[in-house]
Amino acid sequence: MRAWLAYRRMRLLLSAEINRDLARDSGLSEADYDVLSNLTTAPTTAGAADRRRLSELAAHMQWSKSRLSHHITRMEQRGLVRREEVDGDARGSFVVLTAQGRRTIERAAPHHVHSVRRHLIDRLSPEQIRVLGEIGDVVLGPLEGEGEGIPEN
Amino acid sequence: MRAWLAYRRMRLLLSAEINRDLARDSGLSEADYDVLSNLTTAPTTAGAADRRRLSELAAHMQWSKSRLSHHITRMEQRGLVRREEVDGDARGSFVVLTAQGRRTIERAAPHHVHSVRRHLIDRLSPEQIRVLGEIGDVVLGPLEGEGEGIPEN
DNA sequence: GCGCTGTGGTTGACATGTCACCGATCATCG
DNA sequence: CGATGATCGGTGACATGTCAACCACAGCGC
Repeated sequence: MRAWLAYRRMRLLLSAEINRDLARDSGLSEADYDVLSNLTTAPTTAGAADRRRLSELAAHMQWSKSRLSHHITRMEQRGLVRREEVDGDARGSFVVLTAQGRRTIERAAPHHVHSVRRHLIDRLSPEQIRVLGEIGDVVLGPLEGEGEGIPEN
Repeated sequence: MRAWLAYRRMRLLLSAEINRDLARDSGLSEADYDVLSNLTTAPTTAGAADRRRLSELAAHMQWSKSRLSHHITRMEQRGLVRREEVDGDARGSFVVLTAQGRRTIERAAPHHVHSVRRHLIDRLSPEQIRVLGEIGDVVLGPLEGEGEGIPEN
């Protein structure tokens, strides 16, 4: 249980620190950063980059569709992304990175990486980093498979 | 960065799982559980147990006073805790565990412990558990000292 | 073509958390 | 005593997330 408590406390303080940095440096929340980041990293399959189906993005991020929809609405109002219709399917919509969104994430990334390094990575030994990755994988294995994850909405 | 991503994903899914269990088994949120748990574990210094100053509790949990105040208000309405005046200090107030609160946490604890074991601990080797604890401690060291933590409100 | 079921996405009500600010009380010092 | 500044909590407005219900269209079988 000591490990559990340490983990819990770390989770709380670490994300507070990193979010604070992120907000200060770039005016983004962790959620904003994730969305933008997942848009630039979009699968380069089709020629269409910087865009993703809302559903597909939600599934990839393990967010509920509702959460993503609300969040996209807010980011849209700030000009970071925009919605766009899908050709073959009149129900669906794309989430598309705007020019401003691209600038924002490109400027934010180096700071964020640095922040993560500073608060987490640099404090750990290579061994600890390795094990942390392992732990993540081990714990995730069972969870990702089953219908677990997001109670779809 | 692989470790960071794994950590992030684990954080998301693991807390989703565990909170789901907790809500199903006991009708509590993680926050509720923490508050109750920190009340039963209250420092046995004075004879007065199951009670804690709001400020002191907030500091101990690394929550802002505002957050705790709001949350206590909600828990008070559900009969889990109650506020009580402090003798020497007309500003302050105690948060006190009610009988119902005590029953609730006592029933919830075994399930919760089991849930944490099932989703996390049992999946890790003793070595991994040890390192996880270490990581928590190493990362927390620097953060806890400085005025960091909670931007007091 | 037409109805049925499933999917993609949105919406509104509500729970939770943050932030900034207030109001009261306390402690201290001249 | 009385002013001053810190401390204890609470409050209201707002950001974010969840949940349940919903609409519009798609896909399929007949």
